[in-house]
Amino acid sequence: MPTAATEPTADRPKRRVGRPRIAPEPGPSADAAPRDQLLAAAAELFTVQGYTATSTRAIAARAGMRQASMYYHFASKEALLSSLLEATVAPSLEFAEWALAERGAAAEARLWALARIDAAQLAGARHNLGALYLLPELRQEAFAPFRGMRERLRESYRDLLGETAASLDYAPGELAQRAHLVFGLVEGVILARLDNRLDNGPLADPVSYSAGIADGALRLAGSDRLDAAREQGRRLCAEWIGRSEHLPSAARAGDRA
Amino acid sequence: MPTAATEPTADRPKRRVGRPRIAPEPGPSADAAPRDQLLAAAAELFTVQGYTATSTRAIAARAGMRQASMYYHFASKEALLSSLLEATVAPSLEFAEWALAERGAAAEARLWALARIDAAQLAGARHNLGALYLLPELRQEAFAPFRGMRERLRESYRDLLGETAASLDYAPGELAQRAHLVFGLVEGVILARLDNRLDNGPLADPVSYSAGIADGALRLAGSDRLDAAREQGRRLCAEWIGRSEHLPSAARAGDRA
DNA sequence: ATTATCTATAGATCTATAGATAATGC
DNA sequence: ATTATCTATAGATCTATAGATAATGC
Repeated sequence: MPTAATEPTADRPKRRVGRPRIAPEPGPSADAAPRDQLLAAAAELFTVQGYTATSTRAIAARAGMRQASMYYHFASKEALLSSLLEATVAPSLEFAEWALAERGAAAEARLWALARIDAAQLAGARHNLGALYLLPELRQEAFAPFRGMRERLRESYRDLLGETAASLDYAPGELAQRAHLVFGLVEGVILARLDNRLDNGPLADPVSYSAGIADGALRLAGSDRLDAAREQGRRLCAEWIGRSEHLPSAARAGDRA
Repeated sequence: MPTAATEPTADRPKRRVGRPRIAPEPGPSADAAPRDQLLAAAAELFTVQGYTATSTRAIAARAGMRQASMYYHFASKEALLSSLLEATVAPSLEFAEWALAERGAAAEARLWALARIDAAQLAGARHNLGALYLLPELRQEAFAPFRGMRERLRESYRDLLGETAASLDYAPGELAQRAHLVFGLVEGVILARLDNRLDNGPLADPVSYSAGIADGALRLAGSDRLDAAREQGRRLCAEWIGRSEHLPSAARAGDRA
């Protein structure tokens, strides 16, 4: 059983193993895990200054440690970026896989809900990490897992679209094309954030904004059942958000406002 | 009148004023203006390697000159980027201003045509320069002219959308929101190019791809006159392309395939 | 004389590794 | 003993400026 001397209290924060820092990060994130402090620092700096323009020294400083100490937690600057990017797609991908399996609900409603969840994540996340999707560096092998996840997300859009009533009327090859349009519409959020504010912060009202995107997705699909799909889609979203509140997750970035 | 000795021929290329280059660029672009050689080199390298990751030395080398010589033509690396970016929006903006004034045609047709021209430019340009729109560096003052042009282009979309019959049914504030969706749909092309090919080259068939985008734009608008608008929109595009063939311009990047 | 290049360089970075050190854990 | 930091540094850049130079133009 821990002795009173090693028990952390409000006055005397938990003492950590290892050599102490010279200039610890002040403020509320002071007792977050070092790894998370580095990720938060990198998210901020990569989106504000750009990936290549951000030095490992600057990341470490903002996390309250020296440049070289960063390498105890991440093997390289690339590893840091990988980790951030995968965390942005993961929640949408989880939802997509759940939605694909929910055969009880109409495909239109599930497509609406996927667009709504995915767009809200892009619109409401603290930093516009989606802007990093366009980095040429992502072609490197180190980012293959991230690219794979994104690819699976696009396929989910296509599969849901292929189950809608409207898709029966598509010409050959049109399914893939329309799926691209829907995917592009959702990711257009990334560019909207750039235009909206110089500081690239979250959009004012991510939830209603993303509902507009989801409506647009069904219009692009050619569906004529928008009102019914929206209503059922909202229920699916609520169900998912209720579930994920039990397990702590980044899944609700845009829904936490 | 020029003497025979200074007259350029196929065998003996035109001799230039100034100290000769040590390692001139071989190939067909050898006698392009140095400024254009630098722009072409930068477009290639910025899109393939990234802006910050591309050194002025690499740009100059690809253009066939030494690093320092670049500064005779451009004041800075930023000036080079500015010049490239402005050249990508300029043609779409010219078309938008022409289309806004063509009151004889239906607003739906003009909106279709604008989306079609703009998307084809993004889809068909040799390099995916649109990916550079997300660079954090663009917040700097040097890029204010470019940001202004892009802003005017978005306003043109909104104004055309506001003239459509469907817009009469929009709720207050919905016009701006739908305009954002349409703009986002078109710019989604930039992300589609990333996914489509690792080398980030032009999409396979930019003209028909961009017609699909333009159809999507009218669906997002809520217009029920798609077939008529598409037909008239095509005529507007053809008229504009015919015009611009008289003056050499970058306006038809996606239409030259 | 003008133009368009060249060479050389100042001064300031940057990433990742090696090895030392100051805590806690047992 | 283990953990998480520190200091120091190798080795390789990078942008922009100063001033020299090799062409053509007149």
